[in-house]
Amino acid sequence: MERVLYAGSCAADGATSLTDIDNDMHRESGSKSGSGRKHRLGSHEVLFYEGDRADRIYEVLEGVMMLYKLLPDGRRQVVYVLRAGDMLGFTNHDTFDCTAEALTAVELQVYETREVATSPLLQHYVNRCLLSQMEHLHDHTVLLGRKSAMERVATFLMSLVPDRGGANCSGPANPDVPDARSVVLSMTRQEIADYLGLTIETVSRVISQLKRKGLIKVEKQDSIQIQNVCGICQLTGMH
Amino acid sequence: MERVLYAGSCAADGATSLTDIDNDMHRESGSKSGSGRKHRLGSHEVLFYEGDRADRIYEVLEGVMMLYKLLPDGRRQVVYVLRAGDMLGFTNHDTFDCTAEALTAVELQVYETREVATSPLLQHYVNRCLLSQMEHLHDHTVLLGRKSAMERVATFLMSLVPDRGGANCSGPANPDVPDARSVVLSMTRQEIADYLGLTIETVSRVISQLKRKGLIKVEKQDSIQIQNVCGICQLTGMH
DNA sequence: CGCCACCTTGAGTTTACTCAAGTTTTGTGG
DNA sequence: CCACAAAACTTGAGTAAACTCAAGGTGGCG
Repeated sequence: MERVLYAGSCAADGATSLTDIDNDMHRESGSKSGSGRKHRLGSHEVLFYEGDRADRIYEVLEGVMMLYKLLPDGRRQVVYVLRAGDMLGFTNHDTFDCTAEALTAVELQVYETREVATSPLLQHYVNRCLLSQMEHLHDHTVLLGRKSAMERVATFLMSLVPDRGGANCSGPANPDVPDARSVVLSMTRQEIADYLGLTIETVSRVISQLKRKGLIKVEKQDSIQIQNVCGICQLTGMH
Repeated sequence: MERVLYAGSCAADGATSLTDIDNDMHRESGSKSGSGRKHRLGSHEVLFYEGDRADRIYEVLEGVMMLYKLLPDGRRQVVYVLRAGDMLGFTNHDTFDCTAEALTAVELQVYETREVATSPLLQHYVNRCLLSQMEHLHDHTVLLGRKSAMERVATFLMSLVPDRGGANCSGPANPDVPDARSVVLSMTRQEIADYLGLTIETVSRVISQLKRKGLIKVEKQDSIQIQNVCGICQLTGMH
């Protein structure tokens, strides 16, 4: 019943990355998959805006991006955080339903939509990504609809620790040994708040609470050492 | 920038329904698509549980279903509501990530996963459904993360009025004529609460407030007459 | 070294929650 | 068709979690 929340990328879910598939294609058929076009973004540069015409999709090769939506009065909700291996830009219509912005410097692979239509491998990978994103959205829906501020932040922290917290969680390698782990947030407190459906103050207070309890240490604003991964995991509401 | 929230089915998003595609296939190739197997569920019967092995997908032909997830302490979040034309049962792994339960009596078309793999038309339809669901999940994420109780209920009500509230909203046909419309909820207050991330009491209070303002009339528990569609639409937070 | 952006903390408020009745509706059997 | 029971819904009073507003602190970078 348990599952990894926000398990990073589609690639991390067991598929080889799309770039690997590209290599396969080169080898197998000699066909040039895509223009091989890469695109770079600086931190907080916008890739596309909600409503823009959608004619290409992207794979994150490096860095972190977010998708968000705005309400007319300025309230923002970050609906997805994308990492290496994740794809973005697919849409049901001819326009994007979210804005895509870089959280860090980002490198992207660009694919024209007609490329996707003609490449079964590409299509297959896109499909895996869609299913993976859907599952994460389901988990995030539970977080936003039913979890407390503490549970949300704990869940967010656990999502940054690969291979822990899910059904396949091994627990601490050795229960007697301290179970610490450093994670890089790649997001400001405001961005985390907009992702978790909280205010910046609430996120800050929860982090301070965890600090006081000795469960985490804030190394830099952007980097947190989790002193006791299992301890944080117990706070996610999933145990 | 605006978009219909929860716009019912994938079919409603402009695709022909899968059943139509089946008919095409019969005509064009004479191939029998699928076993033609149908499945019926009574109200509140469970189709599958989170964690069950996933080996088929379903199309809702008639009735309403929901997908939900439970936290270990019993908190429930309804993550999706499915209507005629919608598909369910796809997964990234070999198990379902949600429980699927009928909200009303339901008729389903059953497809084996290998059928989908071998039918391009079926695949194409499934893909459209995935994209449509993703978009609705994005909108629902905004609702859960950033909207007030009143905005959530108003958004929910608007989702039951086809062709209104979205970018393509025509407004009232004639602004001088009363702009009323009856909608059937197909959900109890508790189910609505679990869908909107609220408690049953809050949903009830908001509905009473709307009643007092004369914006709606509760005909039966399950059926609400919206006296002024535009008035409700103004309360969704999207205008 | 100082500025700017970002983060933290406190005090007071608000929204939605919990708990506890009561009421209405629906479905069933007489 | 009515009576009854069960389920669903509503309402009120009090509480708690997270929000708003307002300072003040920290750290990274020119």
